[in-house]
Amino acid sequence: MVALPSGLLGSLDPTSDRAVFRQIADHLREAIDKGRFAEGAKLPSESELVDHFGVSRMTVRNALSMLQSEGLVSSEHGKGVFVRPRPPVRRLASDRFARRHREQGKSAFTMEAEAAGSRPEVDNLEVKEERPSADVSARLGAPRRVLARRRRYLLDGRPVEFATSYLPLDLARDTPIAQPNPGPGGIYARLEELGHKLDHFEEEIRARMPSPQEIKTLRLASGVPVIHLVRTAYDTKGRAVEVCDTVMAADAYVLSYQLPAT
Amino acid sequence: MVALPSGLLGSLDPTSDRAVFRQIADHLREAIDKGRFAEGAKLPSESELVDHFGVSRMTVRNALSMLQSEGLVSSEHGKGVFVRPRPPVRRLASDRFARRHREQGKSAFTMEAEAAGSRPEVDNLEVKEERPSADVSARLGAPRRVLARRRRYLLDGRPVEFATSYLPLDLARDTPIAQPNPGPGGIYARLEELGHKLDHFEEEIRARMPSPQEIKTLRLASGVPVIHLVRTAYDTKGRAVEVCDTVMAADAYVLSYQLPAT
DNA sequence: CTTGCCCACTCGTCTATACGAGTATGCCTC
DNA sequence: GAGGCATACTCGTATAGACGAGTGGGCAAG
Repeated sequence: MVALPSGLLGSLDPTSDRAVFRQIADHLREAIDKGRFAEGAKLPSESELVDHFGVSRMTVRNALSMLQSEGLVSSEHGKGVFVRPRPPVRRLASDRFARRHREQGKSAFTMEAEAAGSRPEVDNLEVKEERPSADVSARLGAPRRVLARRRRYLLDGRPVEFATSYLPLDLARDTPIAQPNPGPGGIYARLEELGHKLDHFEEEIRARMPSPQEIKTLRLASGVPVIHLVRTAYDTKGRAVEVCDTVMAADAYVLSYQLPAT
Repeated sequence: MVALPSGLLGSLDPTSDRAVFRQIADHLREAIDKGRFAEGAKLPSESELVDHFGVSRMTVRNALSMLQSEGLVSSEHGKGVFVRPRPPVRRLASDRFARRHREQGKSAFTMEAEAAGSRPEVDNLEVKEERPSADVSARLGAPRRVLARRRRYLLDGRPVEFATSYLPLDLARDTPIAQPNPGPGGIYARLEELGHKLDHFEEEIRARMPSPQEIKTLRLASGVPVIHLVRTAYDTKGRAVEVCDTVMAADAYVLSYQLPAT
């Protein structure tokens, strides 16, 4: 075991009343912020840190778990602890539902991803009828049953979001919307063909920590929150024709909106 | 020490290959989800859990720290571990910058909070000139110096967001905008009086875990992400006249937007 | 040269123990 | 009754040790 280069990490201040594991986390955090550990670089191993700071292993692990829950580092069993690389983000523009984007053969997600140089995938197709949850029911005007379309989106093999669209069953039954692949332009194009000309969308955004199920589905590293977006689509008659419930890996997205000043 | 009511929490499955602390976390999570512990209720103490599950204290603490980083519970030194109450959320409507909301004496934040029955406070006023960061500089068209207005917003004594507005100095110097209190309608009303009629705003939204500094300023419980919102205001000539950088406690906000379908 | 095994190193899990520090309660003193 | 103190509980911090499991490299056998 070779000692760490001195100066790479500072040393503890025994007079400080800040807990030792917090001091260690501070030193590591500072070193990362200052670029002394690059993105993707391996931190000193736990036992190296034990030697360097002269503390027990649990104390080091405590410090590392702080950084992990901050989303700064992630550990890999058998390999080490690494500075978490910031993945490329997908920008959702405020005009992403403009009608002109629907006049293409491919889905908006696929088109946009390819334009950005990524390899898009859509999987986990599930289309079924079900009873709406209280929230969905309220948004859609209390239909007895809804069509639910679930899918998961991946970029370069990495899952970045999963979404469920809910449509009133009376509106979607026996239409291409109830097919696994609704065709070019997606369900919004089909809705308009069915006479539901779209007027506007409402989006509600929350951020929170993922549930264990969401961690699994999106393969989230610890310390990565999710963005929870619920979109309601209204037709020109003012009827809510679709609710789309989306959970996104927060480190993969920047949402962008335009607001009028009037 | 009285034993826990049986049935409140299950027991471990020794044949499972799921780690013990994960099983304990699962049991507690399930009990919380099912409402067996109400919001704000105290969980069994660490030593009660040690007795109940027959494991060491560190294992119990490990389980509890999982729940904490999920944002489900929060611990209070000397008191216990409690189910995190969901605080009332502040909804930001998509028309919140409509001109008609500016024609009042009070700030938008104050008005809206009082309407919702909360007690609003604004503090930490700091107004100073500084050199813009690279990001702010790019958004504002590379001004040499900017006016920065920092403030923190509280609801019922709880900090919920802090924000910094940046304005090109040539535009804001020696105007009411450079005063600690810019007057009724806020800086947007002043900008319009100065001939910068506002046209639209652009908002960029990210979610991430807070830095230690942000945890302190917003008094965040662990397991609460922040929403990072950067708004750029444009006048009718297409000039960016303000950048507002806002960090919000994610558990206190729902953002709401309208998108046109055209 | 290739294959396969072993070993060293990594993090993951768990135990047992100790002391410190914050909180609440009840009792005792004044 | 009011104030203060002792105490028993809470979680926070830290140590030392043990074993398990994933990873990768080097060495030995074929």
